[in-house]
Amino acid sequence: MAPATIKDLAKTLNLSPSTVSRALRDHPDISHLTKKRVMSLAKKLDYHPDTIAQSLQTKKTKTIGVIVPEIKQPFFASVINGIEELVYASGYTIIVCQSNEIYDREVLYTRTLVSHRVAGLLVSLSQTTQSLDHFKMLQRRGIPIVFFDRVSNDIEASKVVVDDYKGALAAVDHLIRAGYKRIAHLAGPINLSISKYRLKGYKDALKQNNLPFKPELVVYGGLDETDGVIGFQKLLNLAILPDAVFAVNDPVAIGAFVTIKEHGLKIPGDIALVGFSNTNVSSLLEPPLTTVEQPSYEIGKIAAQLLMDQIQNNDETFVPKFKILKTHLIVRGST
Amino acid sequence: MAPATIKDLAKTLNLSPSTVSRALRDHPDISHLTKKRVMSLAKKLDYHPDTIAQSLQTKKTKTIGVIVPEIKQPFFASVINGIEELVYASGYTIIVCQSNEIYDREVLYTRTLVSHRVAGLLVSLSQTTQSLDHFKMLQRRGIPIVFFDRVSNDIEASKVVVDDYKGALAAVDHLIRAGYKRIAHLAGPINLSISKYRLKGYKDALKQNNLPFKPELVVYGGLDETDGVIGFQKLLNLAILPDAVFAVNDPVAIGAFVTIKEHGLKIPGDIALVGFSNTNVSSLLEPPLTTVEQPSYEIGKIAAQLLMDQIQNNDETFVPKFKILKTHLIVRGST
DNA sequence: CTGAAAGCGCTAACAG
DNA sequence: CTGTTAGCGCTTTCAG
Repeated sequence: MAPATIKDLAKTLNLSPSTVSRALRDHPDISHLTKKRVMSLAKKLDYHPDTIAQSLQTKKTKTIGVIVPEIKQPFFASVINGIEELVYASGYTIIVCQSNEIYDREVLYTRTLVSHRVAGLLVSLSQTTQSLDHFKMLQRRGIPIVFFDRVSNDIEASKVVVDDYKGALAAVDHLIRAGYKRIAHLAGPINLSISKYRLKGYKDALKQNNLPFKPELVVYGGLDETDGVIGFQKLLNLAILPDAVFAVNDPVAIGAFVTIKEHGLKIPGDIALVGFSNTNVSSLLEPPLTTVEQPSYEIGKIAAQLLMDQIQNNDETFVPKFKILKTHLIVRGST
Repeated sequence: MAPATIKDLAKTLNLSPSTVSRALRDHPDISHLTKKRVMSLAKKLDYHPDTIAQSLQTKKTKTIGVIVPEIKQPFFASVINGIEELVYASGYTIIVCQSNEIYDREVLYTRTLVSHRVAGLLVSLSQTTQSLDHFKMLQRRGIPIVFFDRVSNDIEASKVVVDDYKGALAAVDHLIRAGYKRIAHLAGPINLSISKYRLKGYKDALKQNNLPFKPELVVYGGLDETDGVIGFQKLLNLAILPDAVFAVNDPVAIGAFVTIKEHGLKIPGDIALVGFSNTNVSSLLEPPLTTVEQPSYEIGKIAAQLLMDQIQNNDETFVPKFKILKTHLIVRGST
C-alpha cells in the first residue's frame, strides 16, 4: 500500500518522470493532452507529491515556524488563527512552538525549526529574552522572520504591533475623565516594547491632564496572572491606596481583579481597573473589565502576509516593514 | 553561509561520508577516536543533520500531527501542552491543525499531514465529523492514530478519554442532593461519545434518585458558547422553568450563564448551573461555576505516550489501548 | 573498523 | 513538446 510516486505514473503512461513532474506542476512546455492524462491518473491513484523529497530538492519547505509565549493565552490563540487562515491558503503549514516565556526554549526551538528548514518564522518574544542572536543567525542564513506584538528594537525585521502607546493613553485618559486621580500602573518587563509604550502612554496621559507622576504608583512585573496578584499586593502596602489601576494586559488585570476582591474592595467603587488585550474572559467578569481591544486575528493575518511576501520575493532590496494597528477602548463596568 | 553537511565533515577529516554518518549516530562499528574527531568538528562547524534528507531516506519523520477542533479552547490548549511536553522530549515536533469543527477541514488536514509523512496522529474529532474513512486510510498506510476526548466507536485505535459518565453522574447527583428537582441538560452532538456518556450520566443520576426523566428538559445542540445561549433560550419557552441546568461543557455553560443573567435570573437562586471541563474562566465568573474538572494536561501526555509507544514498537500484535481518566467535581458558587 | 556505491522521490539543466 | 542525466543530504548494503 505504498503511496504512488511520479515514477509509477510515468511507467504506466509511458512517459518520463520529468514530463510527469512538469505536467503535475502545470508547466507551459507540456501539451494539453499529456497534462490531462497525467492529472487523471494522478487522481485515480490518489497521488500526492512527497513534500519531503520536494523539499530536499528545492531546499525549501512550505512550512513556517511560529513561536509564541503560550498558546493557552487567548490573544495568541487568536493570532495563530489569523496566521493559519492566511498561510494555509497558499498551501503552507505551520509548526507552532511555545517558548513558555523561557529564553532557552526559544533558542532551542529556533534550532529545531532551522533543521526543519522552515521557509520563515513568525515570532512573539518571550518575557525573558535578552539577546536576539539566535534570530540574527537565522536571518544570516536567509530565513525571513517577522515579529509581532512582543517585538524588540535590537533586530532589523518586519514587525506588526498595535499602537500600545495610544491604547494606553486612551485607557488612562478615560480613567482621568471618569474622575480617578490616583492611578497606579502594573507595568510589564521593561525589555519588551509593549511594556515600554504602555508605560509611556500612562505617563503622558497623566501629564496631559496635569496629574503628577508618582513613581511609587508604578509596579514592575511580568505579564501573567500571578504578576497581577503580586503587583497589586505591593500597591496594598502604600500609605494611600490608588483609586484606579491600569494593568499592562488582561492576565495581569485579572490577577489584580481577584486580589482586589479577596481584600473586600469594590470594583470600581474602591478601585477601578483597566486591562489591555480583550481576551474573551474579560467580558464575563463581574463587573466586566474595561480593556483595550487588540485586533489579534488581524495581527496574525498581517504578520503572515508580510512573511509570505518576503518569502516569495527574494528581493535584494528588501526593506523591513513596520505595521502599527489601531486599538479600541472598550468601556465596561470596572471603571 | 550554507549549513555544513556530512560531506563537508568527511572532506576535512579525510573520512568517507558513511563513516561520518555512523560516527554521528554513535554506531558501534566506529572507533572511539574517529567518533571524537567527528563529534568535535561537528560541534565546531555547528553541524545539524538535515531532517529532510534523513526523512527521505528513512521514510520516517520525527513530526507528529495533532488535529483539534480549536486551539483557542483552553481545554485543548492544555492538552496540547501535555502532548508537547512528552513529545519534544523524544526529539519529535508537532504540527497542530485546527478543524474548526468542520468535517471537510479535518479531511483536508489528514491529507496534508500524510504528505508531510508524519510519524503518527493525535486526534480529537470535530463536531460535524460523520465518516472516519479519512483516518482509516491512514491506518492502512501504517500511520498510527490515537484519539482523545472526542472519540468514536467506529474506528479501532487507542483512545484516551475521561470518565464522562461518572463525571456527569457526580455533577447531577450533586445537584439533586443540593435540593434541585427540575434539572435540565444542555446536551452535545449525539454522534460524539462525550455527549452520549454525559447524557447517560445525567439520566442515570435522575433514575438513581427516583426523579423522573423528562424529555422536554433535554436540549440538544453543539459544544460552543452560542449553543449554550440558544439552548437556554429554548428552555425559557417551557411552561415551568428548570431549577438547575447541567451543561455538556463549560463553553455551553457560559453561554447559558450569560443568557440566564440577561433575563434577570439569579444563579443559583433561580437557576443553578454546572459545567464540564474546568477551563480557567469558570472560576472567575460571578458566581464561580461548579464544574467537572478534566485532567487535560494528563490527557495530552498519555495520548502522546500511547502514540510514541505505537510508533516505536512496530509490533505486529498491536492491541489498541483504551484509557479512561478520572474526573473531579469542583463545587463552587453556581450551585 | 572504514569506504564505495546505490538510492529515497523529486526537480532542473541540457539535449533533442 | 519530451527524455536523459545528475544530484539534493543522508543512510545502508556490501566489500574490503
